[in-house]
Amino acid sequence: MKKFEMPKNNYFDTLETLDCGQVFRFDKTENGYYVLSENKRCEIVDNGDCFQFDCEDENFFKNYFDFQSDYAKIWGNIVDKGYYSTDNDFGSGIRILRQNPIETIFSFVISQNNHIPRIKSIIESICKSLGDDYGSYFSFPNLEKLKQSEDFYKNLGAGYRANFLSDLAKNISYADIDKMSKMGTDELRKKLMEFKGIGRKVADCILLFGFHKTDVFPVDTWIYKIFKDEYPNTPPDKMSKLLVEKYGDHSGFVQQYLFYQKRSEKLRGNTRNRNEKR
DNA sequence: AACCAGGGAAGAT
DNA sequence: ATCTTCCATGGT
Repeated sequence: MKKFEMPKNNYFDTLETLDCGQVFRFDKTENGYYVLSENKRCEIVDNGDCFQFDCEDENFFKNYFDFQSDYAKIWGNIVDKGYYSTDNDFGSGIRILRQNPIETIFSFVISQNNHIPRIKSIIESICKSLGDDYGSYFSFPNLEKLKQSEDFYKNLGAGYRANFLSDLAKNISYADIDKMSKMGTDELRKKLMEFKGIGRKVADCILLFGFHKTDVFPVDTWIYKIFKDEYPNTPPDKMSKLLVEKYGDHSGFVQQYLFYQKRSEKLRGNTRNRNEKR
């Protein structure tokens, strides 16, 4: 098994990156976390001085974790514009992953109106039944394999999303993905939303996580709660547009940062409540 | 316009 | 312990 290491700084953290809602194929291991992408696996171990990445394809995962981008500079620009405070660097270890577009599209159609444990379980079932066996894990299946009936996806527990998934596999091609990769944000969003099951929010997640378009601000329930007082009587789609007008190319980073902060706040709250009961 | 379509975690009582 | 809410989209 090949390994590479990244020195510790404030601009990468495994849990912050994996647990902020952008990826679903990951879990804890004995010493750290593993993440799966396409047909590859990477385990990330915190060994004190640095993070150690165990994987067969170093270049793939350096790109996957967006290590070619300078996050010190990105967060610096965001601080300069007053969108981010250095008082609390909680969340500054988030990186916007560069995920496979097909995998991202299917994952986020499954994610709609759903919660993370079930999203993970549905995606894992798809990989187990259609992907290739790599011993300790299964690959994300290719489009040919994904062409299955609505009933197939129903039986995996996809619920009413089953027909979206079945339709998607039939109607999208790798040629479409090539074309999409060359489009700008607005044109690509429009194209994505032509598929059944992809509305504005899911499209924005795909734009950000599957195509690395950072001028999008996915408004989910957490983001909505954060901004509902600042933007009263504003539906999520409209709120998203206003937020992009404000944050521009930094939107995706600010969105992930605020999402993580809001959820951490909730988790800290739960811990406190548990302690109070004792 | 209001409701429905899985399902199960998480919140509320 | 059990009841209710939540989640994002498209169709009726």
